[in-house]
This record gives sequence, C-alpha cells and structure tokens, in this order.
Amino acid sequence: MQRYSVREVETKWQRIWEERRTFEARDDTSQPKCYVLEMFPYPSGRIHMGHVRNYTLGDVVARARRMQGFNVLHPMGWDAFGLPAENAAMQRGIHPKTWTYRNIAEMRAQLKTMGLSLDWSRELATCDPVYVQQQQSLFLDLYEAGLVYRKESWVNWDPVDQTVLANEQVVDGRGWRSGAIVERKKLSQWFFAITRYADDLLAAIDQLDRWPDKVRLMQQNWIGKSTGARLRFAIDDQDEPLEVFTTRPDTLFGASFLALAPDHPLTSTLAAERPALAAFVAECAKLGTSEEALAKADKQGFDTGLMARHPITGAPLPVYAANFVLMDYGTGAIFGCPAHDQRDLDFARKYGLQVTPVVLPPDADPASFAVADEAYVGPGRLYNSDFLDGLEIEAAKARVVERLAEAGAGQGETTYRLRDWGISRQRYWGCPIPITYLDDGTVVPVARDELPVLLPEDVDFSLPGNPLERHPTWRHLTLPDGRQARRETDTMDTFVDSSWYFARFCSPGDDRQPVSRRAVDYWMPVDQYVGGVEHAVLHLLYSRFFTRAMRATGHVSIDEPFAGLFTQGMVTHRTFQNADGQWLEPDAVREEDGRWLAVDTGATVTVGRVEKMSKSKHNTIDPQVIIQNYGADCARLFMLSDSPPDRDLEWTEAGIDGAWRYLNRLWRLIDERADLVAPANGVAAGPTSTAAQALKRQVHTTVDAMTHGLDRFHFNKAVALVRELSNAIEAFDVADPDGPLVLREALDVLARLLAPMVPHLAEEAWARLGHPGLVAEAGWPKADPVWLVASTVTIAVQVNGKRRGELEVAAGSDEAGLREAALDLDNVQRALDGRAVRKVIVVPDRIVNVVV
RNA sequence: GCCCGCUUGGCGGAACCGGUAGACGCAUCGGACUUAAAAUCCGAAGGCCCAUGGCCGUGGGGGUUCGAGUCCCCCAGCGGGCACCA
Repeated sequence: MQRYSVREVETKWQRIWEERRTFEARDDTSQPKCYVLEMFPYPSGRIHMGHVRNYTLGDVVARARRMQGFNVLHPMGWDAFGLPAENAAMQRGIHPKTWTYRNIAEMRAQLKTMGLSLDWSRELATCDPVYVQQQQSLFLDLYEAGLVYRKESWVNWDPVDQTVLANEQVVDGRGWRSGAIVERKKLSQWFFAITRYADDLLAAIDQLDRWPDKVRLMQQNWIGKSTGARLRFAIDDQDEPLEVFTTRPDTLFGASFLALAPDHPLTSTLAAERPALAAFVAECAKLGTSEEALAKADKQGFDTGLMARHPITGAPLPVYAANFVLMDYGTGAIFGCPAHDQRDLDFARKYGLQVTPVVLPPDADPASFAVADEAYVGPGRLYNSDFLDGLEIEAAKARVVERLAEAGAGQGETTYRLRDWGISRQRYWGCPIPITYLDDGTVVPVARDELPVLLPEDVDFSLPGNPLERHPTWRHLTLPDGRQARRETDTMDTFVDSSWYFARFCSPGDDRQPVSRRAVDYWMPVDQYVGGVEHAVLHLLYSRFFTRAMRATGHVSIDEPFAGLFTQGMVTHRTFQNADGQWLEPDAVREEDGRWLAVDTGATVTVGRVEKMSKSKHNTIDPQVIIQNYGADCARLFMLSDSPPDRDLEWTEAGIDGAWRYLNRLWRLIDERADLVAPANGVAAGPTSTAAQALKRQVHTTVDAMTHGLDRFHFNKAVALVRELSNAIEAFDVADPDGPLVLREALDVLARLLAPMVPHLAEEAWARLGHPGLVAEAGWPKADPVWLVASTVTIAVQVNGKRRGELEVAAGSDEAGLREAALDLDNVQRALDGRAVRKVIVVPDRIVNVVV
C-alpha cells in the first residue's frame, strides 16, 4: 500500500499545477467562459479562517466549472490601500508601501498552500502604479462625463482616523473602522454622482435573480425611494415660498404647522437676527449625530414667528424650526399633520397645535373619531378635506397633487435616501485624486499624459493628519502651460479601488487603458461572486454604480458587474473567559470531566457564546497551523462539510478531526482497490449482479445530485453524497464477478466528484487509478438517465395519514395493484379494525393512503 | 419603532413540487483487534409505553388537506438590516 503523506502530496500537486499553468485563463473567446471571483483580501499580513472559507467556496465553483468544460477566469489580487498601513507606519516606523508589499508576499505564500485553482498570472494590487494610473484615468473619464463634481458640504468627520467618511461608512453614528463618534464638518469634497443612477440601480435589482434576496432588499432599502410631492407654501411678508416634501400630500387638510431643519437656509437667515433662534440651532447641532442623543432627544421646536399660508384654504400655519427635521432629506422642511404622523403628533401636543383627523378608518364614526396619543396611519377614506372627501388615500394623493400643480403650488416628486458618494479622504495611503488647483481656486484636471500621479515616498508620519499636506514639495507644481498650481492632497476612498478591480482582472497587463474592451466583453460580468454579507450595501452598490459609469464612458457594455452573488456565513468559535473576565485562546483551555479549565493555572474557565472569530475575543484559529498539521484538503473539507455555506460555521476540534479521519479513510478505500479495478476507460456497461447494479445506480444518482447540489451551493449536502457513495463502495464485495468493471467506474467518478473539494487527494487518487492526466482537467462525470431510475421502490402505506407499513414493489407499479397490496397488509387490516374503506389515495412510487 | 430572515434528536444539519421526518456527520454507548492505549473495524441509538406492537414528536396555538417540517393565520424566542426619512 502506498503511504499517503499529506505534506508531500499537497506540495507535489501544487507544483505540478503551477508548472503546467493548469489554472491560467485563456483569452479564447470561442470557448464558453465562466468568471468566478471571491472578494479580494486586504493584505493585513495573515490569512484568517474567513478567507479560508471564502476561497474554498469559490474554488469549488471554479474547479467544478473548469471540469464542466468552461474557460474559467479565477484571479486573485489585493485591496492594498487603506488605513492599517498608515497606522503601522505611525506605530512601527515602517513605510506603508513596504508594509503592504511585505504582507502581500506573506499572504500570497499562505494562500498558495491552500491549493486554490487561481490564475496567479493576473495578480494585481490596487496600490500598483499601473492600477493607480488607470484608476486616475477613469476618474478623469467620469469627470468629463459629469459624473464627478466638487462641492462644499457637511461631511461625516472621524476624529480618530482624521478623515471623512461616506454615509455608508457611518454605523450607528460611529466610524466603521475607528468606532469613534462621528462629527459634522463642512469641507470641500469630491463626489461621484451615484444618485444619477438611483432609479436604475433600484429597478435593476429585480433582474439580479442570482443574488440573495436579503442583499437585494438591503440595497432597495438603502436607495430608499419614496414617492410623494413637493409643495410650495407662501409665507407672509416673504417673497420666496417655502418648499416642503411629503409622502402624504393627501393629508394636506390636516396640516397644522410647518417645520424647518435647524440648518435650513431660511432658519440660518432668521437666526442671524434672532439670537434666541441661533441658540436653538446651536443646541440642535450640539446634539449632533450621536445615536443616544437622538434616541433621548425630545421633539424640540422654536417658533420662528413666520406665518405660512395653506396652499388651498389660505389658512395660517405657524412655521417652526425643529430638531427632528433633517436638512439632507427632501427639502429640509415639512408640513406637519399631527393626526396621521406620530412625530408630528408628539410635536403638536407639546406646542399645543391643532390636531385635525382627515383620514377616517373603515367603519369609524366621523362624528366621534378622534386621535389621542397615537397617530392614525392606517387605511381609510378622506374627510374634513374639501374636494378630497370620500376618496381613498391613493386616489386623494393623486387628486391633491393634480390640484396643486394647476395652482402652481407643487408637483409630484420622488426622493431617495441614497446620497452622492463622497470619495475624498484626508489620508496618505490611497489613490491620489488627479486634480490640481490654481491660486484662484480654479480646478484643473491633471493631463492624461501626466498620469499617474504617484504618492511621494518621503513622508512623515510623526504627526496626525494627512502627510501629503505637510510635504514640502509634492503638492506644488508647474502646469505644462507654466502656471503655478497645487495638487489635491486628498486621496480616493478605497472603495473606489474595489469598484472596478473585477473588470481590471480581464486585462491586468494593459498599461494604456483601464480595461481592454475585447477582454471585458468576453469575461464580464462575473458569473459567480462570493464574499461576506457585510459588503451588501457598500462595495456591491458602489461596484454596480461604477460599472454603469464605465459603460457611460465607453469602457464596458454591461450594467451589472455580478450576475451571481453568494454571501457566505461567518466562521465562529466558542469563547472562553477566566474569573477576571479576560478572554482566553482556545489553546489556553482544556476540557476535563465536562468542565473547562485554564491550562496554566487549572482554574475554572467560563465558556462564553459562540462568536465570530476575532482578535478581541481571542477565539481565532490560525489557518496556517491547521494546514501544517492536517493539510489543505482537510481544512477545505471541514469548511464544506458541517454547515450550509450561507450559514455561520462553528469551528470545532472534533470537526477537523472528523474531516481528517474521512480523508484517510478515502485514501485507504481507493488505494486498496486501485489494483483490482479493470483497466482505465472501461465503463461498466451492463453489470449483471444485483449488488453491482445497485452500486452503478448509486454512482449515477450521486453524480446527478452532486451536479445540482454544486450549482446551488449545497456543498454540505455534496459532502454527504460523496460520503454515501464512498460508504457504498466500501461495502461492495470486491469478489463480485462484475467487481472490476463497476469499481473502475465508481472510483473514477468518486475521484472526479472529490476534485473540486479536496483537489490534492483527488489528483493523487486519479493517478493511483492509472490516469495519466490531471483530474483537474478531467471532464465532469455525466449521469446516465438509464441508471437514475430505481428498479424497486419502497412505498409507505398509511391509514388515515398514519404510517402502518410499507411495500417493496417494482418501480412504476400500477395503482390497482398497489391498492390491493396495501389493503392486504396485516398492519393495515389491524388498523382498519373492520371499518369500511372510504377512499384509497395512491401516489405511484410514493405512497398509499387508506382513508376510513 | 419599521423591514427581513431563522427556530427539526445531545450537537451540526438532511427531507426535490405537500407524500416513510431525522440522510450524512459529530458526540455517546456496546463489541472486535491490542499486554494496554491510540488508530481501525462491527453494531446500537428521537422520546415514552403494556415493545414482532402502540402513542407522542420539526418553537407554541389554530386552520387548509386523504396527508403539513413544508401552505395560510395568530403568538413567542433568536439573529440581521434600517431608523426623528416627512
């Protein structure tokens, strides 16, 4: 028996794949293609279990597709710009570039031990000069197309990271990386006009039928389309009317006040002359965006003394400034209808404003219906509303908008929650924005032939903030026409880098343009994208926008970058804490008689919740250690076997041991039979023994089920199927007269089914079975329909829906025979207990139900 | 608060379109091999009971159906997303 040495076998096949360039994609457009991509990693320095899971899942798809005859593109790269590199620079005095490329080298070596079917010839890092150059070129294209603009605006300022954050990067009022409470600051920023595509991005979600519903819903919510109307209210003694946005124009006759955002221009104008109002505005600003403040903050208002006029009745409506009105949604002003909006009601009660119900709930009495502490937001018919009386809500909306439009007092309008994407970051380690400014502030884009604008390397990280601003020379330059200018010192949000890398992989060597049209037209869109759900909004929405922008600027001919998306669950592990509340590493505890003890002190340890592996909870397992001890196949198998890929996977010692045992058992199984099988290429055409027929049937049903299972990411079931097949092969008597033929087919199929999941073992097995080529390049087995049909079936027999027995019959037995056979069963007769049979339901090959 | 998802043995999880609930594995128990252990192999196993049989059983309650883990309604618990969004 040949010994199976994991380390040797795995490095051997990895070397062979590399030497033969097995996984390099061919730009052969005559072939059907399949682009499989996992979200590229940030080069933090070490791979973690999340990476192992992510890349294993993608690799199964890539390898299976390759075997199925597709020209597969499966590349890998590095999301290489970002703050951690600068932090390392500050803490350890190492240059971000050095740190980043060193980490890339380490992680590349680690990834290579996983035996992934990656095309390393296409590797890229977003900090590579050529990538920076092409990204800047794209920026200029977008600028020329009017999709990039600069404006002064209130921004989310992260005081710890000293940079601006996009709305998507503010989580619960805190910076997504630093966790610091975000401040409001007014700055000049560059924006991508993502809202230009808001409607298209929303509408196209319906076409993304291979995306998880959850992600589609999250994107819909994020875009946040709401249809309503923009109304104009005349204000006494003011020339300009006040515009408000509402989704409930039908409740216009219930309006009892208007409210302005504290930072509304009208509020600001008034505050300039009214110190008390200015104080109120300042008070609101202080509450800021902190979430607790918001939650606790009462509805606060300040009567501006202005009087607005109802656009139809002309009734006077007081105008307040109010803390709950947001400047960056709608028009920054609302009309309040207290009877049908809870916030407006709270506000009205506090300031003694009128509450007039205008929507009458079904079956309510108009004479007695009143709103007390709870606004009525349900359905009903309008009343107290002049020409709207009697209409349903939707009809009333249409009617009132129509009437207001005639009067020039408003029109229907759609608003979005989605904001334009602010991409300026006051950081060093990012892609420089290719813009210069003249002394008078005029914007001059960097000329194409001056690209790339590269980062200076002699920078000082000893002070907080952006070192580019402090650099003695970098920011100053003389334009080709001799004018003096200064460079933009902000760099781009790193989400820009990841918004087009998938397209760049199609032609990573092209130094003249961002993408080669022929290559992207062939490869894009990505057929299967795999990654974590945490990017459901940020990265995935930006990439969808960017693809549209690249289409608008003539780079691609598609709108949607990712035809299929799979979001995998997290890798979790138990947590342990000692009596002092310190988290303990899994290595630092041991189990004894069902109790957990600290290895060093022997003290009892509390077992905490199962949580996502994280450094802060000390519950990580280093994949390198696992691969060293058990091999890549073992780690991969464990990643696939226990949980469905979209759910969380709990890492357990027992689980990895189980995978280890199975691999060894598999090898023994194949090795012990390899010399007994018929010569290669023999197919068991018509085995005669029952056992051989049964095995052959199982081989084909397994192929069929596996093929479908892999398509649907049912990898845990695929592992179960393979185990069932190998169990059956194990149980098969090698002395059977048809043994050599059937075993040849069964083992060949087994090796090929294993190949996407545990590729090294599969190659070793394939070679041991006498095949000269690689299993990675062998065709995917096909199920023969003839062998998918069972010869006999077991049919359950029920009496009144309760199982009373079963029948073993030939497949396709007729109903009458089944009915009779079922009624003949002793158990059925006993259950009937002499009662008359009312009806017998027969579902051929499935079930018989006797009803009494 | 609003929206979405989930809930099946001791555990992870199977169960296509409503048709034998618990595949496959982990842990457990028993046995074989061994001086012994590990490894390996064989076997048992949802719970309960008057045990070749019966009753109960997919978070709880109701409904539709010959038949419900699966479909419908209500409730609970857990997880996630969004949130003064007008």
